[in-house]
Amino acid sequence: MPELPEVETVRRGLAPRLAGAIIRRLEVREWRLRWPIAATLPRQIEGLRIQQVSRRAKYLLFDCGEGHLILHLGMSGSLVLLESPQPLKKHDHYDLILDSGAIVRFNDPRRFGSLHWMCGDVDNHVLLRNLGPEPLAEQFSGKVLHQALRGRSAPIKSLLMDQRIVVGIGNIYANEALFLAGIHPRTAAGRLSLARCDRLVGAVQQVLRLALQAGGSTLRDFVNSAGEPGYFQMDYRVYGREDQACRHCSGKIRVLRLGQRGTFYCPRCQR
DNA sequence: AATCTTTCCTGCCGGC
DNA sequence: TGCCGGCAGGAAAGAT
Repeated sequence: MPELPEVETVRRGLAPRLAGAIIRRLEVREWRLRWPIAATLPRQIEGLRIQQVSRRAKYLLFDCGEGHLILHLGMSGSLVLLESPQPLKKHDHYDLILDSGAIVRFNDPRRFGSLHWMCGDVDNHVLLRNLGPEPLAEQFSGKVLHQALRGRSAPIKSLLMDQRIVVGIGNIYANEALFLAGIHPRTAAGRLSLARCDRLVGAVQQVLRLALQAGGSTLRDFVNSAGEPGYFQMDYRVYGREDQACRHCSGKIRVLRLGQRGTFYCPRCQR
């Protein structure tokens, strides 16, 4: 469930406490995440100082000077900051223990999360190198999107979720943004006019900003770095609202399957 | 039993 | 024919 707003919410929770902190120890209990954690990692980062906590796409980056820790929450991962040791729960896979005694604890039932180390320019990491623009950055515009979609015949919704086109957008916000922009999710991406791309970029930014203000929305089990759930459920216009009335035209919200993902839309408002 | 979250990988397809 | 990129579908693990 973590899309950009959720990951950014976690980052904002962690950053003030982690910036300047020294890593005392990395304690790994389950090495088999999406990719195995490098066996050398604990020794590699011991004693390093975290200079800042940033985010690229849905990845969290802990800048340790000589290198970066790259964390991903996968589908079901969460990071919680503990002031002191707490009893372990199921799926607590690793602890990053700081000199202060505080602990960053990673829990991930489905183990699709990951933990990597990258020396030097972190943007060159194989996981980051092919990522598209940040959706809330100034460089992202209708023009940029329009250009990226040129000649593409895949449904716009699939490409909106393609991290090489633009990062941070998962299933929920793709559905919501397309509704706001009045675009049918199955529209061939390359057929969108520049004007519609402009509108779509505006919708994406609006949806993400709203979710950020909400402190990261939640499908069901998102928790921020304090272990609290999303402050309130986002007020979805279409996501999860199959057969309910469209808030704009009162028509029935429909659902279809696009790339194995639930795709919700209003046939009357989205063309 | 089907469904949910993300992303990488495989295999098929059409175009050149 | 062979190569390439685009695209769809599958897989990973577990809770509900």
